[in-house]
Amino acid sequence: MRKIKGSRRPEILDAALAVAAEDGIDALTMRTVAARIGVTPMAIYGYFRNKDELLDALVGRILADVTPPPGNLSWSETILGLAVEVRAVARRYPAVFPLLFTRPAVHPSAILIVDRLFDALLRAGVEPAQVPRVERMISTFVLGYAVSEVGGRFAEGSLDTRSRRAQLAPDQLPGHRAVAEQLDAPVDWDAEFRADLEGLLAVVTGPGAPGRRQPADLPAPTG
Amino acid sequence: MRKIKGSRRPEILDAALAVAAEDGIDALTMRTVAARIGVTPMAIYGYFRNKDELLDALVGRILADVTPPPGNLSWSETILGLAVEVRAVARRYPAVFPLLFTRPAVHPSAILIVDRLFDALLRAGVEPAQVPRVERMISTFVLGYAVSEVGGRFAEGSLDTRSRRAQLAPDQLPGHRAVAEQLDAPVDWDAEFRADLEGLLAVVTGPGAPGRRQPADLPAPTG
DNA sequence: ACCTGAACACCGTTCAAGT
DNA sequence: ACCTGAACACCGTTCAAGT
Repeated sequence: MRKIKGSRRPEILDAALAVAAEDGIDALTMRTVAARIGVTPMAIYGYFRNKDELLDALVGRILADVTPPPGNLSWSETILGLAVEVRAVARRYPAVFPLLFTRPAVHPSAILIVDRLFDALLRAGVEPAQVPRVERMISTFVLGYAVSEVGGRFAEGSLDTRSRRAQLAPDQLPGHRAVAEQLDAPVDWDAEFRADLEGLLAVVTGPGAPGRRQPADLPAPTG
Repeated sequence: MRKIKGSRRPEILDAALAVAAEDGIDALTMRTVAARIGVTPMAIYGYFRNKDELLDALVGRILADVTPPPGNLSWSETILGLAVEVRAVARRYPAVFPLLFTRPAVHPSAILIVDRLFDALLRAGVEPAQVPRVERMISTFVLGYAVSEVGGRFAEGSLDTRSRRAQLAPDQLPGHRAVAEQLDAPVDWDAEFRADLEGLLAVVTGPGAPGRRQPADLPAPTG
C-alpha cells in the first residue's frame, strides 16, 4: 500500500464522493472511480487494498468535513454545534452518509469528534464513569437522525396513506387515528432535531439524572 | 408480480435470511437465494420485481419478528418491551438488520409497531402534537443503538488503542485521557441500553418536558 | 514507483422459450 | 401460472507485464 507523501488517496476519495453524489452509491464502483481520475481500475489497488478499505477510508473522509466548534464555547454549545455539523455533512453526502452506521468509527476524524464530546460531557458535570455511555447515546441519536433523514426512513404520510400501506382499516390503527391531524402537518426538521437534542442533553445532565455532579449551563428548550 | 395465495414469497424471504445469516449480506444474491430453494435465479423475478424490492420486503419480514407486547401493559412497559424486542431481532439477524436504517419504514409490520408507540405515548400524557416527534426520537435511538451494536460501530478500545488509531499522542486527546479508566472497563450492553431508554422516557414525559400533560408511571432508572 | 491489459469468476436482469 | 436457459452488460479482483 502506498501511503507516501503525494499519495493520490485524497484524490481517489474525492472522486468516489463525486461519483456517489452524481449517480448514487450503486454507481460507486472501482471502475467508475478510476475512470473519473483517468486511470485504470487496477491503479486504485495501489492505494487501497480493496473496495471495502476504500469505503472505510471514505467514512474518515466524510467525518473530516465536520468542522469542530471553537474551544471557548460552553459544553452545551459544543455538543449542539457538533451535532448540527454532523447533520449538515449528512445532507452534503446523502448517498454515502449511511456508511457511517455500518462501519466502525475508528478513523482519526471520528476519534477527534468523540474526544470533544468526552470533554464537553465532563464540563457538563457528567460523572467520568458515565461519560462513554452518554457519548454513545448522543452520537447514536445524532447519527441515527441524520441517516434517517437522508435515507428516507422518516417517510411522512397521512393516516389514509399509512393505513393503506399497512393493509389495515384506519380503525385498526388507533394510535394513528388519535394523532391523525399531526400526520398531515408538515414537519420542521431543523426545529425537531434541535428540540430532540436539547431534550437529550437535559436528561443526561438534568436534576436527578444518573451520573450528574453539579449544575450546568443547559439552555432552555426552544422547541 | 404473483401475489396470489400460496405465493412462495415467504419461502424466498426466509431463504434470503438464511443465506445472509450463514455467509453475510454480500453473499445474499439472486443466485444464492434461488439456489437455496432449488430454482433458477429468474424464478424469483416472478415474485419480486428486482433485488431492491426483495430487500424492501425483507425489512418487513424482519420487523414481523418483533412480537408486540400484550395490550394490558403500562405505557412505559410497552415502550421498553418493544425496544427490547427490536434489539433482540437485531441480534437475530445481524447481517441484514442495518437495512432497516436505509429503507423507509412503510411495511405493515413497521406501521403496527409505530401505532403501539403512538398509543403508549398518548397514555404517557404526551401532547398529541408532540407524539409523532417523540416516536421518531425513540425509534431513531432504538434502531440506531441496535444497528450500532451489530454493525460494530461501538468499537471498544483503550486510550492507547484509540490514540494509535487517531495517529495522535494521548496528550492530544484530553477528553479520552480524562476517562481512560472507563475505556478499559467492559461494557454491560444490556444495562446500558435499558438505562439510556429509561433516560429517554424520562425526558419526554418528565416534569418540565415539552408536550407533557399529566403524571405518568415512569419507572425509576435502574442503570 | 506507478500504471496497464487481459482474464476470471462472479453479478442483476432481459428476452424468448418451455410445460 | 410458473419456471428454465442463454445471453448481455456489468462487477471486484488476480496475475503478469510494461516504463
